[in-house]
Amino acid sequence: MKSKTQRLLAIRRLIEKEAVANQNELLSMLKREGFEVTQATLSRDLKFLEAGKIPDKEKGYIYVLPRGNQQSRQSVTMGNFPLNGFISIEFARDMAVIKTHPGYAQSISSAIDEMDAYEIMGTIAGDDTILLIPRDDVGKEDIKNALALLFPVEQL
Amino acid sequence: MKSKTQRLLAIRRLIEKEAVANQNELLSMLKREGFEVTQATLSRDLKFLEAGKIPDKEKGYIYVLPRGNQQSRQSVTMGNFPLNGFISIEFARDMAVIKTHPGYAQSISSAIDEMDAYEIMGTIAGDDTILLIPRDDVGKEDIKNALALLFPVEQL
DNA sequence: GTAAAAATTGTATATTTTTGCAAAACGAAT
DNA sequence: ATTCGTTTTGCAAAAATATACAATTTTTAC
Repeated sequence: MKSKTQRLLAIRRLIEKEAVANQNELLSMLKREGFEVTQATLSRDLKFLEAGKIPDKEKGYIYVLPRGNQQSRQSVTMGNFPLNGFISIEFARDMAVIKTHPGYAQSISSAIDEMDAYEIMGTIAGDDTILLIPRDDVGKEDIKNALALLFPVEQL
Repeated sequence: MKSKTQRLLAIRRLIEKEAVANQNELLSMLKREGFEVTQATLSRDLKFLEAGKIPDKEKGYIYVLPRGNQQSRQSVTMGNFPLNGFISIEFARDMAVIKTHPGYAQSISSAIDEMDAYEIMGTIAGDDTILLIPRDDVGKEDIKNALALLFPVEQL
């Protein structure tokens, strides 16, 4: 069985990409990916993710994620995108270490925190280094995808 | 019996101010104000208003209005608030006439349109004058409340 | 290790929301 | 006023969602 974290990530991905109209639909989608759960669990997961259900022209109603939690291309952060000062990112011990130009770590760290990405549990910043702590079971690619909202993809 | 428009406005107001957890709760609130409807009608009203239901720390779930449709204090328009160029607003024939400094009418009119306030059906702008057409049954105060998001209250 | 505490989930059920359908209300046009 | 078309609404049932409870698994503290 896959982990809860993975399931939550899958739910987020599905809600963002496809238009999910209800929990049964989500249930089928997840089953297709190998997640075996019941509707009750989805109800709880959606509450945990703070997903809301809103009217939609095409499908009647669909689930949506709250702003900061969302990976939309037209993100709120688009205004100050791309962030500069970023140098590199590397992974070790299931964590990410981001190097920045001197003095940039604090501000970039704030920006990352503010995206409020589910994958990222938190960050700690010094002067030119940020330690990023991912949630359990979150992979490098997940982190990079999340950060792609803030940095040009080529840099990642 | 009160009109549908009035009911929709009341629903909007209630959803914004109080935290409405479900349709039965809304039903009671409305009854207290003299609206006699069934829960089924509320379901339709909420869909019409594009109100969504999202998780909430305190009450479990609450209804919310979409951005542009909302009268929140921390509105999206806060950034360019207050709009300048505004001179006065007067009402006639159930419509509003807004006077602006020369050349400002178009931009202010756009800003009003973009709020996408339910009360306001639309606007037409010349060079220094805007004609604002409210929906039926919408009163002066309703319009002023809506516009309060864009202009300093003292000016209204 | 083991015991206690906390978290996760399924089952079954309660609650809540949506909707098909028919009736009533409303409007426009004659 | 009568008719025709549209909109609004209630009713009742279906559909969808949330949750109390108990069982199970996981974590924590010793």
